[in-house]
Order: sequence, then C-alpha cells, then structure tokens
Amino acid sequence: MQRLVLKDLPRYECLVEASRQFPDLQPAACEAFMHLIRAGEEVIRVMNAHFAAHNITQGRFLVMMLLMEKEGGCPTATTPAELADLASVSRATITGLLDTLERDGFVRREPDPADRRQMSIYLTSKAQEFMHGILPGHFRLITQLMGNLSSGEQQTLSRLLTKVSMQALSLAPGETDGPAVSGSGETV
Amino acid sequence: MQRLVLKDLPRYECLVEASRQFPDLQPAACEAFMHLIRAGEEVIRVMNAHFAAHNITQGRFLVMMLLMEKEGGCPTATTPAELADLASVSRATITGLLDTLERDGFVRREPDPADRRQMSIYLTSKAQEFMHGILPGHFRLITQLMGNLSSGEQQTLSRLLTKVSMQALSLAPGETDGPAVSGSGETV
DNA sequence: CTTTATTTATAAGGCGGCTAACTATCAGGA
DNA sequence: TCCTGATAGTTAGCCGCCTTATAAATAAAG
Repeated sequence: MQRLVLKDLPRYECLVEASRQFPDLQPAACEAFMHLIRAGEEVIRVMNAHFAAHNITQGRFLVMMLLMEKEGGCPTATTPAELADLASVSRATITGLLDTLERDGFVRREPDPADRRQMSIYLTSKAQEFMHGILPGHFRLITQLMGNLSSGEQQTLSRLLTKVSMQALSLAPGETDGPAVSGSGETV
Repeated sequence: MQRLVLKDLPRYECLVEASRQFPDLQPAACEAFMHLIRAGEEVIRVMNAHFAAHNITQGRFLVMMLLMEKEGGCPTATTPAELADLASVSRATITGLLDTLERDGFVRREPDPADRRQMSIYLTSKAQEFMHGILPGHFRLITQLMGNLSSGEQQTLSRLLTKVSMQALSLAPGETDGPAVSGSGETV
C-alpha cells in the first residue's frame, strides 16, 4: 500500500556528523531530500487511504482521471498508448489496469473503426458517477493537506519543487556518479 | 521500478477552469500537491536508477542504512522488529528483505542468547564495503538533485515540507471527507 | 506485394507491500 | 508447577504495479 520510508528523519547534527565521514554529504541538501521523500510518501499514504475507502487504487484513479472529459482543453486520453504516454508507464501496465477497470465495469473498450489496431477507451456512466462522487472529497483532502501553508507558501513550494523536478529530469538519462569521476571503480 | 505519475502537470488555468466544476478544488493547493507528488517520484526514479546500477533496491538499501553503525548516536537497528518500526512496514516485509539480503551475503542473522525469541542482524563485511563504495556516489547524487536550489531555498523547502508532513500525519488516522460531512452517502 | 512500423495484448517474472496463522519463547500469577 | 497472555520471527497466500519479450493484427510506405 505504501513504500518503505524512514519514520523519523535523522536530526541535523547527525547529518553534520555523518558529513565528516562522507565529505560528499551536504547536510542541507540531504535534509531537503529526505523531507521531500517523506512528505511525498506521507501524502501518498493519506491519498491511498482515501482511495481504499472507496475500493479503488491510485493507478486506477489516475487512469480514470485521464479518461474524464474536461472542459478546459486539458489533455485527455482515449487510447491505451496515450494513457501509457501520459502516465509514463509501459503499455503492458496500462493493459493490466484497463483489464481490472473493465472487469469492474468502469471502462469500455471499443475498436476504432478508422484504425483497427487501436482501441478507444471510454468511461462508463458508472465510472462517471463514481468519479463525481469521489472527486469533491479528493479535492477537499488536497486542500486540507496543503492547508498548513499560506497561498504564498504554496506558490513557493511549487516553484522550488519545479526546480527539483527539472534537475531530476536532467539527471535521469546520464549516469549518476557526479562530474569528472569517469570510472572510479565502484561498480560493485 | 517506479510509480505511476503524470508526466506533464495540467496548466494552472486548467485547474482554475476545473475549480468551477468542483468548488472544492483550490488551484494553488492542488498545484503544490501535484508538484510534490511529481518531484518525489522523479527524485525516486533517479535514485532507483542509481541503485539498479549497483544491483540493489531502495528497500534493501534502506535496511542496510539502518543497520550501519553510526558515530553520531543516530538511531540504529539490530532486530527485525526495530527495522520494521523504523521503516514503518510490517515485520513480514522485513523478513522478506532480510531473506534476500542474507541470500546475497549482505546480512547475518544471529540468535540473541539473552532472549531466544529475538534475532540480531548484522551487516557482513561485504555489505560494509559495498555501502562504503556506494555511499559517496549516493550523497553526490543527492547534492546534485538539490543543486538547483540555494542553501536558503533548501532550508525553505525543508521547512515547508515539514509542515506538509505534519498535516499529512494528522490526517492519517481520521477519515477524509472534510469537516462536518458526517455521512453524505458517497460510500460507493 | 513486401517490408517496416505501430498498436494492443499476452506471458513470465520481480519487487515489495499486506494479513493471518503458526512456532517458540518469555513473563506473570494461581 | 502449570496455565495464560504477550511478544519475536517466520511462513503462506495474496495483491498491485511495474518490467521485458513476444505475438498477432493492422497500417503505411516502397
């Protein structure tokens, strides 16, 4: 249901202590990193509890969100390939999710007459009703989760996290062992 | 290897638009929430790539971190129960992790002579070497991930995320549908 | 028509969570 | 002493979600 995370983060002095043994450890960066991981997991834990109370999972919820018709011209998916792309997972994963959603009567697969390789995925009316029943509580929960922050703090948080995301994306493809370390033999 | 997440976040106007349909949706809170989820996942993705390059997983890494001897008096675990507690997972989960770690020669289980129900878990010297080989790169990676932020921004981020974590913890046990909604019939 | 690319689905596998049930042990009390 | 209850760890069975590799149908381009 959730992911293995530290319950209590090490105190800052502890990080400073450890940075003597490991000069690459920057206490402030490390602390921000751990807070990020933990806050993300705590928030996901709360969301999962909400989902579980409605007999759904985060994956199925996201797929249905992506399938919902939106007024504001936001991205909407209709095929498994689009879903996989929007969610950054493999198509096989989406097939599995759609299988269970279809079994439970939440989505319908229909062959596309124009391109017969493609399937079009539609939310059933049952799913529409379900989502409209669950979404107000979902949004209230998000509001509550962020309720300790002022509007300004929420914006600051968004800004800082965007920076982190961009950095993470830039680090994703290339290898990890820092600059100018080409092959220092830690390939255990 | 990672979790299903939105690749591209909806634009802010899109959230404003949606907030007309769902009055409970607060665009700024929702945006911060999504940035948090996404940044967390992106960061975890990068870390997982690093772990995978060394044939390890995040769970096994965390267990070994908890087992390492630390100088600064930080929390260290020696029994499965302590590990489960520190990591907030069930003991059965820890048993599974320890099984694979033991199979790969990273930990040793020894019965506690004082209380024969208990096992004491120790890192092998192989694991010690492994961790000392991997940790510098690990910490460098964290430093890089947070490298887009100034020291002040890192501290601000830690502070804001702490607020979010605390709020999430306070929301964890109680139910989710907001205040004064006792039983409005969305128990689909 | 043939080749190549694309879309979906399937199969097999792995990780990492969970609960429930079981064994062994410890500790307290009648 | 023996029963009882709590605790530590393992086991068994389950599920969610992810992967890669493969297959089958179709499309598109030469």
